[in-house]
Amino acid sequence: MISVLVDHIRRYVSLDEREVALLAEYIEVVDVKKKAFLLKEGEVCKANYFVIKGCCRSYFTTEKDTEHVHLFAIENWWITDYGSLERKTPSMYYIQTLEPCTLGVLNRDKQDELFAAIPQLERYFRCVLETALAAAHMRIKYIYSQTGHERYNHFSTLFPEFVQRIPQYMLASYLGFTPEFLSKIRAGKIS
Amino acid sequence: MISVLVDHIRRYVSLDEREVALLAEYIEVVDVKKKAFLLKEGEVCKANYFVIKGCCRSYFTTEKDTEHVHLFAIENWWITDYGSLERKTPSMYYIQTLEPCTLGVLNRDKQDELFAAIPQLERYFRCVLETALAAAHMRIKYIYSQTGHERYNHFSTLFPEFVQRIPQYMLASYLGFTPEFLSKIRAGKIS
DNA sequence: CGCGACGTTGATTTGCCTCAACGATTGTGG
DNA sequence: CCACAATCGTTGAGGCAAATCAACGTCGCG
Repeated sequence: MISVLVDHIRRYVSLDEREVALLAEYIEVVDVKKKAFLLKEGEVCKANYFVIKGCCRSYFTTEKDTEHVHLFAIENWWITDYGSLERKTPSMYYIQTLEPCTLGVLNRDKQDELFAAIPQLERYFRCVLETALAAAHMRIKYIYSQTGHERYNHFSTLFPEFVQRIPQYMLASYLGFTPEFLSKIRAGKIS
Repeated sequence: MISVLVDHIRRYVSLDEREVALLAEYIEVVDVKKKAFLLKEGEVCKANYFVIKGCCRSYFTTEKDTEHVHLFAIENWWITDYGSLERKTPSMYYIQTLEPCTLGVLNRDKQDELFAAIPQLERYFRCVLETALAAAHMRIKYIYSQTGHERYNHFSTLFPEFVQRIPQYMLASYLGFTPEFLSKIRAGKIS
């Protein structure tokens, strides 16, 4: 299963056989059941998680106990709280599996050693982060320039299979409105 | 002036004298007048810009010709469009100076060579990107969980000097509401 | 000086939320 | 394997935060 991750890394940098073996040694592959928590609010994030199979979400809550979905991660995405991971500060986020998952786990306390052994990984994660940052900026762009209705149309044409895969109330939260409103959009009751 | 950048890099990785000299060779330091464009919509972004002195913004426009401020960069921040820079695709953003600026310019076509010469820079930019990503995620968190009024209070207590430094209509745009609304908040006419 | 950019204020409109009530579906313990 | 609860989605009525539109004051600059 680690080969899925190796393939992903090789999209950005080259790895020889010795390095692949090292990776397999440092990255733990685990199966996790549905609705398990990889991180909870207040904890220090301990690892970066690569989704080999399944789907996760990151979310936070407000005083009023409303959940706000921050981002989703499906196959071939990394998910973590970089702020908490790097500064070892308590996180404001939850990270939770939405399906039974197979994950590649890179523990923070093994990370420096692994990067020293395979220096190309610095570049790989730089590329991963560039992509994630561009995605976050796109997200902000759409929040600022489109109505809820437009964001739903845009998202569901871009990722039709994803809309099937996750509960609607999480999609609504991710897009920045209420489940009731999403329901009305789908029923064609909005403009 | 390049010493400002060297100091910033040394917060994350170490550089010997030879490497500092190399940096000075690869990073061009330029003075740019107020309201100059470093990038325009439709262009491919050619460089990553480090703000040594001054202030820049990145923004985009919608069909209706309304500007939306995406982010600001002041001293010790890098600003670019990573999506456009790395994939060499046309950008959706403008990047513009708001004050007379001194900038460190890392041209994309020199970047690979520089990274090969000073491999620690891969790690440095990984750290810079982690910080930028955490900031973008915080931004999304506040957009989703706070009202406009709350975002203004939060921002102006966190960065009081910054509120003085930039036009109000840009701050309003950055915070996700209209200049009229900001004016009413400041006049105490909102709740 | 005069024009354009910027900020202010008030009246009106609207996108979306809140609340509440009710089907449908899922899942779990007896 | 069924019964019942909990979770999830739908629908409608009413309300509010913030947008839009329009008009006017002010400042800086060519």
